[in-house]
Amino acid sequence: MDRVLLSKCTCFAVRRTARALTQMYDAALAPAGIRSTQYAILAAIGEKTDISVHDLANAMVMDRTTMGRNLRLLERDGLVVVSVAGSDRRRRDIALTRKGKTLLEGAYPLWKHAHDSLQKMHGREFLDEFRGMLSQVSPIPSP
Amino acid sequence: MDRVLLSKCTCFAVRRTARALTQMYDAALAPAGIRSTQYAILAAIGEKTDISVHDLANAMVMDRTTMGRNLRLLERDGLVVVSVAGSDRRRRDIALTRKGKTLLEGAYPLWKHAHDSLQKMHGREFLDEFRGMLSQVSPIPSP
DNA sequence: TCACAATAGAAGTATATACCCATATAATGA
DNA sequence: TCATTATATGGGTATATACTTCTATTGTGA
Repeated sequence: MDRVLLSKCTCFAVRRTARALTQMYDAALAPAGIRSTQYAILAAIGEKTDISVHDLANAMVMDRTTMGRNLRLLERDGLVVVSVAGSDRRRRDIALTRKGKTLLEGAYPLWKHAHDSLQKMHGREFLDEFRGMLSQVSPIPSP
Repeated sequence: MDRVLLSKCTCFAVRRTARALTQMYDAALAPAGIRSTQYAILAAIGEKTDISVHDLANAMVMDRTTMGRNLRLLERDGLVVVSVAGSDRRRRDIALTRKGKTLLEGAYPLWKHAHDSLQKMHGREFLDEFRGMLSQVSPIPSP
């Protein structure tokens, strides 16, 4: 059983690092009242408004049902609006509310602070290469 | 607001990749009836038996309460035993049961298959360097 | 046109995660 | 010794995640 070595498991290493970075970014974003995932979803919607749940989930490599549940929390807090798409009534158009835009802009400096802290620890080049490798392992499917 | 660029967020990239790899490894481990996190915990206990919840959580860079809850599921399924430590009655000694050992050994080939698939996609050197970078970002605290 | 397949999303269920607070036990210092 | 402090763990609560199953809607081919 000595072959079962956790140190060789890429899945474990990525999950472990996700926990560590999530705690760091969640703490940084706490004053804005949102967490890492919510910041990411708001930012994604901000980059491409009136996107569907399906496409948003694909863009973030997230299950559709997970995205639906995450969006419900943001909708509850008045940060996004979910409306039936005119062209296809199965789809929902997701968009930021004014409150959502304001919160995202206010959260940016908090995110930036965490970003800069991480960069101070590891260097910009390291992190650029790191994100490049992460993108290779979990490529974002092109629409 | 154009400064809010998700593509520059290391936290998001790591979380996204964690989702992708978790789905891949969970699917591979499904025949054994366990998931990625459970495999990792069983493997960690296998490497160092009679470890406390606290130390096990530290070794995996996981919150103590999270580890406690994850252990409860493994205990429910009869894969680990949790006993009060003799030396310090606050602590719990965690150990694999025979059933847990057998399951871990049976799950190894499933894990190996996912490991090999990933290696076939990205190459051993790439993944070795990748895990090295992940370890730099989330170092395991030395006991 | 209309039966059937495909797609978008929601609900039920389960695990994973971590915060805060409470409790039990141990360590420590006056 | 004993009050105080520190540590280990558990419970309450909340978000994050994804599978399966279900419903509503759209697309498609005979």
